[in-house]
Amino acid sequence: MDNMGDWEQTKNLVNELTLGRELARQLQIHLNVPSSSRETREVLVQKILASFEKSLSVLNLSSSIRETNPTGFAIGMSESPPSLSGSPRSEDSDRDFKDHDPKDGSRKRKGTPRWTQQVRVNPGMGLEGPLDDGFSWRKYGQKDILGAKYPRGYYRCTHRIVQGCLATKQVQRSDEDPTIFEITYRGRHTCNQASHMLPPSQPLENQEPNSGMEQPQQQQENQQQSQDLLNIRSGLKVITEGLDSHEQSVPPSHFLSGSNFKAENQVFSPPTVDKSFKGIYSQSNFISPTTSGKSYFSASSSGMQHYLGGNQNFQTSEFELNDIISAATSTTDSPTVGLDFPFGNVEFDPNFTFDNSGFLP
DNA sequence: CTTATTTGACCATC
DNA sequence: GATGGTCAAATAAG
Repeated sequence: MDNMGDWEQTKNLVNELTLGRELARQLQIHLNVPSSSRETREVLVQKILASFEKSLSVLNLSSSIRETNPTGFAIGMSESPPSLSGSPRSEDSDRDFKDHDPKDGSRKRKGTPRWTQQVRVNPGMGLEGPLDDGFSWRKYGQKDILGAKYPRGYYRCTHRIVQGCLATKQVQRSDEDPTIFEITYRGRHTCNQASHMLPPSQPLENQEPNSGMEQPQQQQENQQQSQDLLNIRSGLKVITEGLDSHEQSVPPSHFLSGSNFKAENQVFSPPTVDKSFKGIYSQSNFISPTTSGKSYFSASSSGMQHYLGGNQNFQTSEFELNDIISAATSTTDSPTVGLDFPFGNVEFDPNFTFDNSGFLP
């Protein structure tokens, strides 16, 4: 890390940590008070986590990006309205991440958050790796990419028409290593499709029944939760790298996906493993000292509590901004949960370990 | 039948 | 104009 000597950063850091400590204390108190509801505790936990995340982000950002203030949440700016079914015909193009657009700097950036993951099918486990992230995707296109040996598949959320869920993903098979798939996610799920995979024991409390409007981004927490849920699959090695073409951006915490892969001549038939696992994962900002660029993660089929050490320097202004905005919006919408961080919905394993060495190849 | 995939055409951006 | 991304009709699958 550089020593920018930023008192601002330091101050933020201290503030966040102090806040986190205070929250932890509150939580401690609440734990001892039987009358305290589980909800309250949960909120506190979330806040604490958010605080940690913020702190870590401050640390990560302090060296490179200092104009994006990690605490500047309440920026008033809305994303492009996702408009339910009748989507016109252009919603994409976040590839123009021109932060500095010369003229009309108002808002050229409707970009949706985007992040890429490389999923590797473990050769030993058989190629029929169940690549399923718990969401249902519908393929809507396939394209031969220049320089790529295999075509790229385009998927979108099945519930797009019904619920206006704008999440999409692209699946690109690696030319050299056909066992590696590069999956690029875009946007968040705003659908409730997790309901069929989540046990009803935990109703999502933080969503208000809004009155008759389609709301693009209010269920962020749920999505993240469910997307966190989907993270692990058996027999796969996931290489998460927060990256974008130009800058690095790191998503919340997601993993593989793909209901089934059909690349060119190859068909992966997924045996459809049960989606009802309820692992607890941990995710945090963590920079591995050795693997600076990527971090590997292999998920074992049974034990689902491994930690993925991803370099979470979410520096892409695009991504961060949007996500923060989204989070802020959703927070405003649902006062029940003070989730105000893009990565706010991570769950930490009580036996929280940063033990990377356990599953590194 | 309904629903998902395939595939060429169309569109936007570089 | 080349490339990537999406649409939508045709087709396949359940």
